Amino acid sequence: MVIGTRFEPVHQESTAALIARQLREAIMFGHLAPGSQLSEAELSAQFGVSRGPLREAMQRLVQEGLLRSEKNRGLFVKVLDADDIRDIYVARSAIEGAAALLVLRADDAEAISEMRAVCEEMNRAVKRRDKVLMSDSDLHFHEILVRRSESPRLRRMHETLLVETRMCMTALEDKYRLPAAVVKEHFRIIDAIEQGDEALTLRRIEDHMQDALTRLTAVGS
Amino acid sequence: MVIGTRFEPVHQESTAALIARQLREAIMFGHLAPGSQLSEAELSAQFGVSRGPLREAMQRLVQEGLLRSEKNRGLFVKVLDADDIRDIYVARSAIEGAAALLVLRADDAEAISEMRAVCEEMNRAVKRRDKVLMSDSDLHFHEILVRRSESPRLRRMHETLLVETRMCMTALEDKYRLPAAVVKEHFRIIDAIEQGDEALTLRRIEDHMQDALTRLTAVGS
DNA sequence: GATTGTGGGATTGTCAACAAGCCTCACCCT
DNA sequence: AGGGTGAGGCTTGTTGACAATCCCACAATC
Repeated sequence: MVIGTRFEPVHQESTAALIARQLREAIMFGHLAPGSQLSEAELSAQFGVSRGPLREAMQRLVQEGLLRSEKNRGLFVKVLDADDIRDIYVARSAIEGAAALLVLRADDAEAISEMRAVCEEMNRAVKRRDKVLMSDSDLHFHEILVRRSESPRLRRMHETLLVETRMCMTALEDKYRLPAAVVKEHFRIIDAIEQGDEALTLRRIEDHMQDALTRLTAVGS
Repeated sequence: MVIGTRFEPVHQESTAALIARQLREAIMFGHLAPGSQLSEAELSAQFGVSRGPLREAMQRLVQEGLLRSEKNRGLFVKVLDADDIRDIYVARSAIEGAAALLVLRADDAEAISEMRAVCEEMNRAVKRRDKVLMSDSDLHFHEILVRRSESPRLRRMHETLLVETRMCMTALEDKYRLPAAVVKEHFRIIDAIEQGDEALTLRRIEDHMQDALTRLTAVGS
């Protein structure tokens, strides 16, 4: 049999992966509050599975650093203190800086335009004062940047960092606001990539992260 | 009660964490060959536990990217192809570059001297032609560099990358050799950090990674 | 009255058995 | 001969029950 299209192998997701993903979302949006204990009995009942698969899923999140395990006591949602928030942005700088350089060196016009498109979307959100769409497209921009680097490892590491970033934003509720200037910073990062200026790209990403961090910690105090 | 020393909370490791660590080592040194399937029954017998805790440990390694899960088929040790090896070094450049900048900015003389000490150790290994000690202290240098950045997230992400790096080295057995020039490159990275030259530091780390990559892929072909 | 034992209740940790799915290979039909 | 097919065996997936541990409240003691 000769066919034109390639078939991807059927990567059916394991139950643990499925539950882990749902737990991750719940943590991300604060449905599972930071510091709170995860009751195996309760959660397994909610998901309609027994404790076995649930525990497997939770081990994934422990490895990811989203849960903290205390033996014979239970699993707790990680609480992010000021040091953690700083560290998240340090790590994001590292990952996103490297990703940007990869995009830059690949000279991928399509990637550039996709990133611009997301920025335009965020621009519309700003004009409409749609705070939810704003933060969504903010994170989306960073996700696309890393995805376009075509590096599976950068991508995977960044995924967790974005979850933690969202955790911060959720924890601070609407005590902080995303200024319109962020969009401009995104555009300037794209410009730097397009110009092929590596040092400038790195500097702008680092500055962007520093700004975000200042915004978050200023509110927290 | 007032005491002078602070007590760290007792972080007793969970069984899953313990088994995961042992599995990680087994993978690292090729005792579990890349591509091979992990039999739950066999492994649980070896570790003297039932399949429950073992499965939890394996989920951690799946999340870490060291194992590949195929539903209803089993778990397999990830095989690293050429793309993976390239990606490992891309990710390591990102992490170690960022770590080096943190050390640089902290202006931590103690960190510098610890890194130099590890290099001296590697130098001795080179002189003694001790190949095992050479690769050990090679990886040790990079580990210390990241540890000294004081960033838990960089540290955690780097840990997995070093396991994968060791996997590569193990897979290629002694078909490749670690040239003495590597030590010199390490020293030059430290020098750049000490001088406080960020651009130079990044360039030297990236070059060092590129060299290592070339060494590995040249052998593989 | 503060501190130290002690029991109840609840939660996690572990296990062994059961259910479900995949691979192999012999068998049969065309 | 070649390919479908189905039974058997083995592996993973899931479950419910049991054991171990911890927390909390209460009582006993100095």
